[in-house]
Amino acid sequence: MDLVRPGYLPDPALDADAMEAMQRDIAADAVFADEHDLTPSAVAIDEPIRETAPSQATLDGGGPVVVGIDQAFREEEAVSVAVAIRGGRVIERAFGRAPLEIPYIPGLLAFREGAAIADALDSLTVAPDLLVCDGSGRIHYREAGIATHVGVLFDVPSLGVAKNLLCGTPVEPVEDRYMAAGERVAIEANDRVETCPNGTTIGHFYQSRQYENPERRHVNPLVVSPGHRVATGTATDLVAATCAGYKLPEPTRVADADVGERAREE
DNA sequence: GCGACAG
DNA sequence: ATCTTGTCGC
Repeated sequence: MDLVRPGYLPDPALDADAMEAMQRDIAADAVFADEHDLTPSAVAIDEPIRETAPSQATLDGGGPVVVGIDQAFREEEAVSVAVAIRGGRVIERAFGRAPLEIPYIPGLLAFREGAAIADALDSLTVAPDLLVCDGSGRIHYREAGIATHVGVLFDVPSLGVAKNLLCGTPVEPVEDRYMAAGERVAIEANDRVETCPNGTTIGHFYQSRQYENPERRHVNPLVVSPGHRVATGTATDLVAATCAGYKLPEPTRVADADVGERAREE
């Protein structure tokens, strides 16, 4: 697919100030509202995907293409995989790679892993209708997490699914309170989000899976946030639709497994 | 100086 | 993210 904003290619050689300046520009270009033709039912995946190898199904029709993206790391490079899914089946898989030049710095994740993602998406032939990224989107100090960065870079609808909260505050404490499967709690901007007023809804905690007995064992909720061209509530609706019994939505779960074994070989 | 901290 | 086996719970 094509880079719509080449100037936003994440360059690890930039200094921190330039990276932050770019993120402010990206946030200004990002659209945190629905600008797509997706519906939860059109992207729904109800069976766990077992066959991760791309297979051209006989009748996968012309439904929307959801692409799951994830990274893994080796000594000196980041490996990325983009798994394209349509009708609950993998139709294409693209790999990418990039040298690891900077350490992980909270808030600047895209400059460490973004080049590998761009490399993977560059070789993807199908046109994605939605990118599901590993990490945050609008839940970010400058509202420009990796999901937003990648979405704006290619001008494609995107959202982020993270396992931990980077910044922002849930409207009601999620700790120690039992969240049943399907529940969501809005996350609002706080002082650590410097580009929008406190209280702005920037994402959700979403409980994709939960155990019966809250006393002994519990699953942590996912942290979902819009990346680009998707509204907050819609982002969570779409993630909910692509979950098939596991904690992670199928696109990221499959990408996770794929990139793991790819990084381990050669 | 102290806390906060996606992957 | 990554280094790693068994183990507790449903």
